[in-house]
Amino acid sequence: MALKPVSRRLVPDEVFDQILSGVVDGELAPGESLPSERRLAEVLGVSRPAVREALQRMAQARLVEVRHGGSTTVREFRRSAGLDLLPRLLVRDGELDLAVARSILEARLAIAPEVATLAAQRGGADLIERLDEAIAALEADHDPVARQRAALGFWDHVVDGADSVVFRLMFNSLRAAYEPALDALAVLMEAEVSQLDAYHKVRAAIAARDAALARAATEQLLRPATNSLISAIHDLEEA
Amino acid sequence: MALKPVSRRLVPDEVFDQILSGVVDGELAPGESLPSERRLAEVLGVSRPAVREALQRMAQARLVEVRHGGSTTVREFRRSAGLDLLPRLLVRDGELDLAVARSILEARLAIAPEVATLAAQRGGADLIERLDEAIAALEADHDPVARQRAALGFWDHVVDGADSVVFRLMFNSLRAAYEPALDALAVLMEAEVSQLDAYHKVRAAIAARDAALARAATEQLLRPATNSLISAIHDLEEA
DNA sequence: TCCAAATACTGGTCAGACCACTTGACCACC
DNA sequence: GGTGGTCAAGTGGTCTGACCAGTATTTGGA
Repeated sequence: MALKPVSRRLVPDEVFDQILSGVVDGELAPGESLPSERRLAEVLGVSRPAVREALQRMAQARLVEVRHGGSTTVREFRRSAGLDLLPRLLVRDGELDLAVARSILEARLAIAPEVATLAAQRGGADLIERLDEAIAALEADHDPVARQRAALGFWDHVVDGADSVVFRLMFNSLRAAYEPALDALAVLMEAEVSQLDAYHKVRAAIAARDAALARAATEQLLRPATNSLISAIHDLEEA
Repeated sequence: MALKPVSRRLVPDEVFDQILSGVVDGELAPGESLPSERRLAEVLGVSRPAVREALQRMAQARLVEVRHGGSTTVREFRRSAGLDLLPRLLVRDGELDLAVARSILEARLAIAPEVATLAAQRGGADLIERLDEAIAALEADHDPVARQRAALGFWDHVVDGADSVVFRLMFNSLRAAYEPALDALAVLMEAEVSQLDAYHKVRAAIAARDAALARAATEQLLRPATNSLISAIHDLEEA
């Protein structure tokens, strides 16, 4: 049997999630005022500090605006929220949001080649070593989920090699969106992580410090799965 | 005289910033344990709820890990933090971090053409209208800062046209990093926002639904300022 | 009619208490 | 020499209730 840690939901987390859902799912319209902290605490049956903690986290995510003395209002999250909201948008009521998934695939295909380009220009010998290790792990693992993790490790090192704070943080955010759904997605992405020769080509291009080739090889690696998944999503959206 | 709102720093914000600085500036090493909430409250001279609120926000940003019953430990923020940390990394002790600025310029140059491509494929007639309005604002404004805002508005609409959640959220995060420093950066970016014909070309390519042309025009618009600023940064880093 | 003071909200902060959990030490048992 | 039980100390989790500090609204004069 597969044991996993029991999850004890904390009170402020629960409150946060409820308000977040209200905002993201549109039950709370932008500009609308939330009930006061005291009222929320009463309605939810929790203490005011718990409500307050949740609201402050909502404010940090730029989903609501808290004004001392005034009421807390809902912001237009599409215009204000940061990339860290992505995990919550990708899975909605336990289901994948297809439009969001498509968007992630597009962004991945657009950005990864740029990152590989930078890595080819800037990476050192240690980067190549780590890429080799990652590819070895990819070859060794046969479980689809484990291979996904190995592939993530490969890109992790490529991102390191690119020496770009922005791409690093983007990768972290995208990874945070991808990993919770990894189990479900592993089978869909299996075709990609099986293309070991394609990974080798990316590695070789980076090792040769050939930026253009690194870009091309990366696109070649990602394009097939991206295209087939996006067209599959398109078909699903039709139906 | 130019009056500006007095900033009333809230207690939990202040605590949050102090701990954040400790983590980001490396005073607190990854894996290190923070003092207990009670101890922090005592040392900082604030109440425990205030400390707690700050720590929970740190945890939400994936900068620390809070374990019930155990101690709160510092995470390796470069590997875990999301794109929303960017504003804090860009300005450090009131100074621009040049490596971060370079990274932003690179990412912008890499991503904007992709976004313009998507906008050309998906944008509707209303998008063109809004782009025209934005360009008109760009032509009307002569104050450098106002022109920067107008340019941001232009790209805002392009991102809308791309109809991509991921790029939308990325734009929001990047904008959140850029806007606080906008006053300081306006003069550096002035050359770019003066290229009105280049903006017109991007708009025309999107209106013509010519994806390849939109990509090229966008790159042509962004490349000059990007290159000159990056080389300027390079020179500064040498010195 | 208009403006300013009073008032009734809102969020901001604090103190102190108690619960729940983890850790580590100690100890009895096999 | 392990195994598991017990306990105490320290940690985060949560609540209550109070008061401070702003904002919005009402109200009562001028």
